[in-house]
Amino acid sequence: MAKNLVIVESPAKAKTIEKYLGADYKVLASYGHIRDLPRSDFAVEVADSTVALKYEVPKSSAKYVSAIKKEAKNAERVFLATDLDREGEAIAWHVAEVAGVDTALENRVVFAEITRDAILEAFSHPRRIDEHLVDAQQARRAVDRIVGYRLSPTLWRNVASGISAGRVQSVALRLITDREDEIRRFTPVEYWSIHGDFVRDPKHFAADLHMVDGRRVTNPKQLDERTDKGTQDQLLLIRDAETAEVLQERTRQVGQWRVADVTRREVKRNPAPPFITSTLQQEAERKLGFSAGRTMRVAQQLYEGINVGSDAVGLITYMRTDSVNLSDTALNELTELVRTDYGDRYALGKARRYSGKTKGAQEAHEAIRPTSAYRRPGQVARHLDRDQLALYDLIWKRTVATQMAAAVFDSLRADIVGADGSGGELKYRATGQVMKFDGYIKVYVEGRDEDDEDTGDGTTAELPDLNDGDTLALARVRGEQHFTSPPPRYTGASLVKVLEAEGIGRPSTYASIIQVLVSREYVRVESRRFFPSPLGEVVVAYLKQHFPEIVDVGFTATMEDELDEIADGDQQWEPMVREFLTEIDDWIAERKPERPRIPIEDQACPECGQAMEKVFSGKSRQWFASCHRWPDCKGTLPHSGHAWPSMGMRGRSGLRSAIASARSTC
DNA sequence: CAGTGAGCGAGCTTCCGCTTGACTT
Repeated sequence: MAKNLVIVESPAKAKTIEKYLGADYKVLASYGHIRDLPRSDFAVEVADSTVALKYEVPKSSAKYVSAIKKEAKNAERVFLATDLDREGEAIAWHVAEVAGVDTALENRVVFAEITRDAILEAFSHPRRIDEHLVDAQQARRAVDRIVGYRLSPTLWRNVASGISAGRVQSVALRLITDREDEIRRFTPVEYWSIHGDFVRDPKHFAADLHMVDGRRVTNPKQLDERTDKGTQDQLLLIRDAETAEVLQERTRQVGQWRVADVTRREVKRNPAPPFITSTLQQEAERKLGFSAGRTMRVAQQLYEGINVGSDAVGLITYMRTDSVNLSDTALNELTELVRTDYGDRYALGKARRYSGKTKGAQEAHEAIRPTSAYRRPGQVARHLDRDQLALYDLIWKRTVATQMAAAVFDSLRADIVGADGSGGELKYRATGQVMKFDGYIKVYVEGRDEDDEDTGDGTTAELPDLNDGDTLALARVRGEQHFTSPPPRYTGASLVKVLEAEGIGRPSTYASIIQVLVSREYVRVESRRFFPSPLGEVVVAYLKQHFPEIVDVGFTATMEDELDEIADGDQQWEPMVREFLTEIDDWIAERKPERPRIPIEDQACPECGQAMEKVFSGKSRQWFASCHRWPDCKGTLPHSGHAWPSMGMRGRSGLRSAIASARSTC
């Protein structure tokens, strides 16, 4: 009988840790949270100065809880080794409560990586449960319950029965409908670029018209970004074919072209950081066409273990993480692998470490990496199915690349200047970049989204050797017509990227957020792009009109600031939650949200001839036209079109003001 | 196919975040 009991969240982790700790320890998994607010009840009970959250053990957790209780009774000591983040601290506390473990004891153990050293080190320094951190989690849980369970019923009354609103899902939906609005409003703008074909025997090379009479040639997007008049006047936008033709003609009239301002530079490019959940989902969608859900399913299989030879072995580290950190063990192994597989030129003298913390990151785990770099994709291929191999290959390459030398490019930039004979000056610019050393690119290059800024670093055109003062001839010149394009609709990958940047949602929820929007029929997915449904657009318009604070993309960040204060012991969770609930209930009482109805200008009621208005039907989930005298007159007509007038914002007090008033009262 | 859709009504719906199976196809 083991003397000590250890609780972790994941069964795969339990197995590994048990191996490291030896025979005196039994390790059980909680399988995530073991208690939660019941679904069927609001369960946030507010008295004068206290807030009670009515937790219960859901059926699905009962068997894990009873196993933990049973073992805890017999154990000499119980260690709570759940994840080191806010949710993990709360799980530890719930386990202690349910299993009757004394929270005054130093029984809380945390580690950020599953390596033997890290775990043994952690067990030599147990601490007490951090009550402030637990309080912060309870506040988070309560705020989410309040938003979801107070706003959703107003939607049932006013839009359609059974639908939902939430701190995360409603902002995600808002991003999608805002983008759709942008696309509808968008009108393409024409512009031209001019390209010269210059001769440097025996080669031809291309250069772009860069400056005309001291004004830099630009495009509509760049022009928009320069809002001040001064710099705008220094820019030249070629708006139409006539202007383009004039510039081509001026180009042809130049007698002699002279090379000036040749700049040669060596450019180094570094590999992308190791995978975290969000970047893995993005890259798997870009390169493999996997949805976020599919990526996570396959990653889970790789994590839990595959029969490689004799025993099941986890091929990757934990897949729900927001940390780019790699353990020292992993770094050493990677360095060694790069040296033996690719040679000294590709190896780093000193490990490359990444620290990029994103908003709200809690960094409870390592980055997603192969558990051993020596399990090369080719060697494990026969044990994996197609999806598993594709994803493992991606993770392996990305990870190995992080410990390889930078790629080196020779970049050359040259201006080619000519006078057109009537006092004007034209300047063409040629840029070329040639890879001198591939470095990490030998193994892996990160994919790109179509909406990424074009940094131009993909240029590979090789230029002849140009030097200041060289004279050149022009072979020909041509104009190219362009039109600006609207921003692209979100994909799962690009949506998750924005959500993560705003601190909205967590690695364990990115895939399910998308699932919620689809299953509520707020959006539909076509060739991986999100299109909002009429229902989705009405829900957002309604929430923007009546609860703008909640669908503000900054709401979560504001909440997180408050939670940090609670975690630091600078604020109490109960007044915060109580004030927030009061504020939401006041909003509902004062603002009296109603079913959306919009006057129609040019339609008359078929029954009585009076004015009509657009009304959204919750049953058919589309707009129809109704007599404005309803219910006195029952005249209706079908109504096509989706346009929704823009809504004024009501101000942005939100949680911040709830918190502010909470502070002033205590 | 033509025509409804909102409201009444009984009672139901709903959040986010942490973990895997137990199902079916």
